[in-house]
Parts: sequence; structure tokens; C-alpha cells
Amino acid sequence: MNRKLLIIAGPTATGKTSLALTLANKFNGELISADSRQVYIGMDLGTGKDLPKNLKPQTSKLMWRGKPIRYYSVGGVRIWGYDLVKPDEVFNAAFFEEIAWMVIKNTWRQGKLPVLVGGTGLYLKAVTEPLITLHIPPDKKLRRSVEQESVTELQHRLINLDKEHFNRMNNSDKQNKRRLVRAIELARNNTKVNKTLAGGEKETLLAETSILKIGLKAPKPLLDKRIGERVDVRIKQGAKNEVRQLIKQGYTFDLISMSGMGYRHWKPYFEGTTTREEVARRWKFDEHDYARRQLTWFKKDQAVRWYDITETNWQKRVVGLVREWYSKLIIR
RNA sequence: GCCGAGGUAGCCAAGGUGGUCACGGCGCGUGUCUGAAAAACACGAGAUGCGGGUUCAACUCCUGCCCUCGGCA
Repeated sequence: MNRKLLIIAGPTATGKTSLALTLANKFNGELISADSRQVYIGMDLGTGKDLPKNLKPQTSKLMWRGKPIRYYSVGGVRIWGYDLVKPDEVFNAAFFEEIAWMVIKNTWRQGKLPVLVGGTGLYLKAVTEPLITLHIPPDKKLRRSVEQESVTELQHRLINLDKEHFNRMNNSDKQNKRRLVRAIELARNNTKVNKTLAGGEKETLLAETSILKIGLKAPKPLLDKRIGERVDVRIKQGAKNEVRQLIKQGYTFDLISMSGMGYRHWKPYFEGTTTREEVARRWKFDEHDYARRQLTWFKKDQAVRWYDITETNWQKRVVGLVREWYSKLIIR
């Protein structure tokens, strides 16, 4: 077996998608966007889907939850991972893992190279690493019943159920209600570990797959500048109207999909308590912080081959690296 | 020029009968992360306009200067 999977990671606004498209063209690839926000239908400008205007999605024969998975075709290259669910539907890392692997296998079947590109660290990890607890589903009833409880109450609840788990958590997570609830959820379901990919298929596939991870980065001041410009462009292109449309369609600001940047920021604006300039400002600040957290996440992955996009010829060097990897049978 | 208000971190901003060199928010920096992850959470750095006086002790009181805002001229 000689299966290959190319991964392009890095913070927002470094040009991941454009690099991925270039590489896909050169190496007969298909893109899979690993982005927790671009999965929503109708959320385009705010999430920064880099698509030509008026490009319509196409339906594939791959079925997920009874519906065909959509993809876009840009200059002959397919982009998957966009428009997977409606804004009020549930989506998460486990779902992404399922879909991503369906697409990856489909791409291989055609003799092509899957290029997983995105900034959502957990989603990339969900595809490339065996994550056991990822397959324990959320317990809605439990979540609803404890959502009002304080951090201390939740801590006690977890300590009673699984003291070891609590002790294993770090200080930050111990004070994070969302993580505590999830831990409680796991403690109550620790026998129900089931796998979405039957029979440990994912592990087998991973074992015979050669993965190359490329990371893009830029000095923070430059990155912040690019982020600022990108936000301005998206606003100019009508990010506000996109939100207005979503509201008109009945989607509300309390949805998870609407908690993303470029959406939640408009809430005070529509309520008349802030200006468009202020929205832009806040949006940019949050993007800065997001980029920082993405970097924090990816930094820990020793396998990532980093490229600074301010260095000359970085693209040529990336292409060179990919070519070498692509032509060899297996690289370890 | 006169009257009034005020000058506390990059920005907004609390404070007190003078007494561990000062609340908080934003921003900034660092980190956490296994079904919400563009979420959620943790940690950190940073300040009393300038000078003089009173006092054991002043950011807090007095005073001169500089600056800002509002009103009057």
C-alpha cells in the first residue's frame, strides 16, 4: 500500500487554501477543508470560503446521513468540506472525521491525492490520530440538566464519578465548564466506546498512509495586518448582509454556528448598540487572538514542516518538498 | 483672559477619613485542548501629567506649572 495524505495547516490568513489549490493542480489532488465554520451552508463571507462569485456547489454520490455530500469545483479542483450542514444543525469533530475519511478514500479510489487543508486543529487531529473518546456522543439530557451549575458543583460531580479523570485535568480545564461537563459525560459512558469507522479501519488506514504536514506561518505583525485587510474585504463584500439574510431565514445568534467570528460580532450592531467600525474592530481583535491560539496548537505537532510566507521562494520550496514526498513510495 | 470639570498602564476606567505602590474591562503576551474547538477556559506583563510643600507616610491634602474638555468672553 502506498497511500498519501497531504496536510496544510497554519493560522488564518496565511494563504493555506491558495497553496492547497496550487498543489492540487500540480499533483492531481482534491481539497478537503478542515474548518469548523465553513461547514455551514450560507455562511460564506464570514467564514472566508475562498470561492469565485456565484459558483454553485455540486452534489456527489457520496452519501452522509442520507444526503449527498456537496463539493465545489474550482479550476477543475474539487473542494470538499464546505456546506455540509445547515446553520441550525449539529456538527462537530466526530462528524468531520466521518466525512473526511469518506472523501479521502474516495479520492484515493480515483488515484488522486487528498489535500486536507484547514485551521481547525482538532478536526485535523480527528482525522490523523486515533481519538477514542471522540466517539462517545454528547448527552443532551445531561448537558441540559447541568448547564446552570457552577464550576465547583460540576467539579464535585466529576470527582464523585471519576476522581482520576479530574486529577488528570490541568488547571485550565478544571475551571472550564464545558470541559467538565464533557468529562462527566465520558465518565457516565465509559463502556460505550464505539467507533465510527468499523473495526478500527481508521487505525489500519493510518498505518499504511504516508502523511506530509506543511505549516504556513508569518510574523505576527504582518499576520495581523493581513487579517485586518481580509476582514475589511469581507465586510466590503457584504458580510453584514449575509448575517441579515441568515437572521431573515430564522437563524438566531444563540446558534453554535452563529457564535463564530464575523457573525456574533454583528449582534450588537443589529441591536443598534454599536457601529460598523466597532464591529470591524472587535472582529479583527478576535481574529488576532484566534491566529495566536491556532499557532499554539500547531506548534506542538513536531511533524509539521513550517514555511514562513515572508521568505522568498517559499512556495517553490514547498512544491519541491511535496514533489519529493509524492514521488517516493513511503516516507517515514 | 475668566468660570467650571478633569488629568491613574496603548485605550476606557474604579478608588479612598492620606497608611499592604491601586478594582475592573479592552488591547497586548503566554498557554490548555480527544463529539461546541472561529468555541470554551487558564496564566501573565503593564499605570497614579511635571515640580514644590505638609506628613513618620501622599495617587489621595496644599501650591505652582503644563495639558484636555465644557461654558463665558
